[in-house]
This record gives sequence, structure tokens and C-alpha cells, in this order.
Amino acid sequence: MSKADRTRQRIIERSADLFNQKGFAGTSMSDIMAATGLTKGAIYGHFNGKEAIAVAAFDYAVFTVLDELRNRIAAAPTAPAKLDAVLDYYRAYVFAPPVAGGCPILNTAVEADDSMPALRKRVALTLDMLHASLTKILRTGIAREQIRADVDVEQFATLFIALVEGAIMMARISGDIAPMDTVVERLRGMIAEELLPESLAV
Amino acid sequence: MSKADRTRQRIIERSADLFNQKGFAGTSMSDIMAATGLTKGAIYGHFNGKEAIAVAAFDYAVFTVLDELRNRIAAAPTAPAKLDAVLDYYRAYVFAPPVAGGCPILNTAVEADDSMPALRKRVALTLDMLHASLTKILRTGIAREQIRADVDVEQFATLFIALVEGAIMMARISGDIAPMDTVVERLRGMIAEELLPESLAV
DNA sequence: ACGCGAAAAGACCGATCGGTATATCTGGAA
DNA sequence: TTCCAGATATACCGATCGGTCTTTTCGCGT
Repeated sequence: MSKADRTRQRIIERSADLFNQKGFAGTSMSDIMAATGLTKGAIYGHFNGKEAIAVAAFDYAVFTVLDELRNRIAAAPTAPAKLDAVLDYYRAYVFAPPVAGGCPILNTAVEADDSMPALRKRVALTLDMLHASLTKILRTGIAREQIRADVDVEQFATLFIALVEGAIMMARISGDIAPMDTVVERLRGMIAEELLPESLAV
Repeated sequence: MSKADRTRQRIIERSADLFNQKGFAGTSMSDIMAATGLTKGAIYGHFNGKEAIAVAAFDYAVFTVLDELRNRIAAAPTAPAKLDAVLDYYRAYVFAPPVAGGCPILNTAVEADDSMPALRKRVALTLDMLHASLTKILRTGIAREQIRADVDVEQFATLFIALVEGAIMMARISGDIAPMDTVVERLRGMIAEELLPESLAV
């Protein structure tokens, strides 16, 4: 990794926290200069402009989160255990996210849905990826007979994401983990009662 | 309503769209001047500063949404019908919100959770109000034997809000109503299977 | 040790930021 | 009709915005 690459990475990592906390419009080049300890000239030597930094920072933030998530998923043996691991992760995530400021998907989605088409597209793609990860877990689980075959995996994944992202917003704005606990508990119930083959005989 | 009040109201209404679409940091006084057709002097004659406008605009946006919601709720006869009306409202809401830019609660929550303590507190309070509205519907429904008595109304309201807000985010960023449809369908199922007394005999 | 190309620094740009102070206008009461 | 307070406009403020350009510094291969 060359010096240039290391500097570029430093800019990305530091500014990811800034953008995720204060948003694109709320983050200035001065903020990035202060956070990185670099001057404007140095930063513009690595990026064409503020938006380019924001895009790279978003990619980095998403990668960080999804990578941690991937590790937890990989470590769990069965599909239900993987979903459980995701829930554990997001519960801890609310007040101690790997990238400061909460969920980068949620944050960026809200800021980019009206303007910033480049970022908007990236967020939509990332949501698709997350959705695809969950459906993959479910489908593999079905193939291994850990999950009922008649489960609508697409819908379940959508409900899972909506519940978790909604709970993140609620918990962070109230400063109270309770909504996330309610959601996690509910999702665990859904996993036990709707996904597990044992409960098929209702 | 005096001329001053009318002008003040115009500033609030026009800037509500701006703040809700572009966020606090992304909205400039010039934007508000252009949207209202007023000059800076006129605007500062009615508000102490940008943040005061944002707070008033948020209150207005929230009132608008919750007022529409209240009307739908009042028009529905029973508790389950009221919840159904709320779902109908939010489904239509996604791509045709009364205040441009989507859900002001979600938008403001995401931008204000790290900075802007004044707005943050207001968002938290608004979320509590929404939560309280739902629990009130449920409790009244229980008293009138339209809803099972053993329902955890607090948890149900939390799940309801998390699902809807999460779905709003997903639908708006993808430009596809599908996630909202999935969530609405699911919530209707929950209402039918978990809330209605008929299904008590499981 | 040198030299060269890359990397970082720093000065500078016009535009715009939020905000203020003063001047002008206007509408309604007397 | 007059008048004046309140509403609006205009000119202006220092600071900061994102971005560019030139200079200086640094690190590495020879």
C-alpha cells in the first residue's frame, strides 16, 4: 500500500464518520481537513471534490458494516442462527455503530432520496445487497431443511430490514434501546414460529 | 389573521417543503427567500434565525401529517378499521406526501440525532405522540371488545411504527412501492390474527 | 548524495453563507 | 387625508463555502 493509498484511505475513514453524523450538506471541507489533519491541497490531490469523498466514504461505511455482518453470518452454523446473529449485531449496533452516526444506509437514504442521484442509486443498490444476503440465508436454510420451504423469503427479508431500520431510527432519536428490543424480540418470535420447520404443525 | 400572521404562515409552509426535502444544513436562507418571494429582511422580521424557521416548519409539517391522520382515524368506526385507515394513509403517503420530501419524522430524526438537540427533542416527542395515538386506539378497542384484551399495545404500536417508517425509507429510496405493500399486507395480517377477538380461539 | 516525481502545503479565488442595520414602503386608525 | 407603526426591501457585514493554483516538502530509486 503506497503512501498515496494510505492517505486516501485515511481521508475516507475519517470523513465517513463526519458524513454519517452530519450528512453531506452538513459536512464541510474544513471539517474533513480538521479530521484528517491534512490541508485542502492534499485532499484535492486525492479526490475531485466533496461529492467524490462522500461516495467513497459511503462505500467504506457500508463495506465496514456489511463486512462485520458477513463475519457474524459466516460464523453461525444454520440459517436461523445466522438471522439471530444479525439481530444480535444490530442490537449492539444502535448505540455503538462501527461508523459513528448510526446506520449509513438509513442516513444516506434519507438525505439522498430527493437530491444526489449518484448517492441515491448507491444506497438503493446497497439495500438490494442486504436484502439479497437475507434471502440467500433463507434459501440456503430451506435447501438444508433448517427453514420451512413455503416461507416467502423476499417478503420476510423486506420485513426484517424495515423493522430493523425503523427500530434504529426510533431507538437513536429517543436515546432508548427499548424499540430495538421490541423489534428484535418480535423477529426472534417470527423466526421461531414462521421459519422453523418444527412449528410447521400448527 | 393579521398580515404578519399570514406572512409568517407562508414562510413556514414554504420552508417546510424545503427543510423536509433538503434538510436543515442543505437549505439556505436564499432558498427560503426564493420559495417565499420575500427578502431576507422580511423573513428575519418574523423569525430570529434559520433554526427558528426549521423548528416552526417541523411543527407545521408534523401537524399537517398528524392532522390528516387524525381525520382518517376519527372517520373509521372501530379500532381495527382505524388501524386500517392509518395503513391506507401511509401507503398513499409514500409517493404523495402532504409535505414534500417524505415523512418529516423520519427525515428530521435522521438529521437531528447527532446534532441539533432542540429539533431532536421535538422529533422524539412527536414519535411519542404517534405511539400514544396508536396505543390509545388499541386500548379503546380493547375497552369496546373490538380487540383482544391480552394484546401488548405498547409493543404493537412500536412494531407498527418501525415497520411503516422502515418501509417508507425503503420504498422512497428504491422508487418502488413494493416494500410498503409487503409491510402493509403484513400489518393487516397481524391485525387480523393477533388483534381481532375472533381469532382468539387458536 | 543526489535528483526527480509525487505528495502536501498554503495562498488565493469568487460565490455564498447566516445575519444585521438602515431605509423605504404600506395599510389601517384617527 | 394624514400619519405612523409595522411590514418589507435594500445594502452591507465578516465568515465560510467549495475549489484552484503555485510553491514547498518529502520519499524513494539510483
